Amino acid sequence: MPIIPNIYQNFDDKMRRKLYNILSAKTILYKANQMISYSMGKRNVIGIVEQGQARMIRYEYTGERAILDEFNEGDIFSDMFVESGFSELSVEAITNCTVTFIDYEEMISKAESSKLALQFLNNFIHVINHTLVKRNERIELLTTRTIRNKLLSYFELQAKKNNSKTFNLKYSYTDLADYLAVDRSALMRELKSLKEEKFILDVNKKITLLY
Amino acid sequence: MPIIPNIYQNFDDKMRRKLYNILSAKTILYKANQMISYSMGKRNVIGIVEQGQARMIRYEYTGERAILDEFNEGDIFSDMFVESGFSELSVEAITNCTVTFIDYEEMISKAESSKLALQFLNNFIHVINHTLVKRNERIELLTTRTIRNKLLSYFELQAKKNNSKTFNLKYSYTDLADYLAVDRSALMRELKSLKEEKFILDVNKKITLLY
DNA sequence: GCTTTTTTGTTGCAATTGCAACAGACAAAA
DNA sequence: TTTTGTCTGTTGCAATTGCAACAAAAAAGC
Repeated sequence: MPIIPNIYQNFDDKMRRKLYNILSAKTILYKANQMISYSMGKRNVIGIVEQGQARMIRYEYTGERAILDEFNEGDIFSDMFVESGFSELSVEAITNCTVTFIDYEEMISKAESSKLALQFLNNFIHVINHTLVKRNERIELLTTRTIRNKLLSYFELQAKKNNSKTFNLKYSYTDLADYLAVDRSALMRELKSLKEEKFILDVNKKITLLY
Repeated sequence: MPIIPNIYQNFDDKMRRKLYNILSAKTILYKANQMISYSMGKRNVIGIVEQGQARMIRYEYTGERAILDEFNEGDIFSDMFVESGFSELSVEAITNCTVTFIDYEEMISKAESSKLALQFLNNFIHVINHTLVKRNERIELLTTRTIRNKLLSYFELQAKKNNSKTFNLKYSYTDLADYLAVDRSALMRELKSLKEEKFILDVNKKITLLY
């Protein structure tokens, strides 16, 4: 099981402050449900979630919603990662959030002259790599063709991450449906079958795989 | 429109050879349809497609297939992506391929002592960033809920990339169905409706958006 | 505490999608 | 050139999924 990389690996508070000074980083607080956006003119910016949780969401004109990604403490996001898509995306705070913004080119160029910045760049690469791995998992999920398979795949992934056949669902079923890009009622129906056919146990959001 | 970053930006042949020497890179030739795999023991490895095309594919025990990603010249992939999910993935050469393998940790650690390695690392970051953008597009595609929307989204993306309402499909419809993770006959049916309802023109694989 | 909002759980019905099967077109290989 | 294999295009039918609507439960806000 791969270790989840930390953007602040080997950084204490003092080093972090120094680094943020070198990179002219800005830290901003967002309230729950607030939209997170930040711009340094035309420059590419990276957001680091220091505290709290956020999500990348697409709203359809129909009111339909898709949860594209979730960001927890230590996760990074960037408008660079989404710039050329075909729909309007937004990043929203789920809980109160602290987000630090760093200029991308600044981070790279400073790495040549500052040991601290280079160390941070190394951490950044590990984190972005891990981000890519997560995206891949997401694509694997979404390319399964039935709700049943999406559910089972999602559950298996959670079980794997939790190193146990039992785990707690972090999503509401409403959100899970948007995450798996399926209709909620259809998801509930499939969940019911999975329980009836003894594939899983579901004791209010605590899932156990029975196979 | 973003410039597609090149992993060899500012590298001439001589520099490239020197770099590969520093990083102990290995270049391997694969025949069309061959499976691409390589291992440096337990270390994480990055593959760079030098020539040709390859794909990441999942085969279901049912014989069902999903195309997860396509790699062209200059694209990178990693065993980290392949091994993390819940299903067996493989990378396959579509055409004859030359692939260079680099040790991930080696690439990062050498950047501290070698200017050349640092320059390469910078290029790598730009490329992986771009990879992330592509993955995001893919996720956006897959989170649309009908075949019609998947098709239109895919077409719009191609049109955007081609800077024109008209473009040539690079996939066969069989492959496109596996790429969009839907049934081929259902895709053909939907395509037919789109033509009949004058949303698109399709003159053998040359698509024109009519809206 | 009480009120309001969100989530869960369910269902009938309609629409979409997948499956299976086949014929013809096209491309690759022998 | 003939053969072989893959891709396109199509259809009937069955299965799955989405939609709409509602009640009950739970959570959040006051």
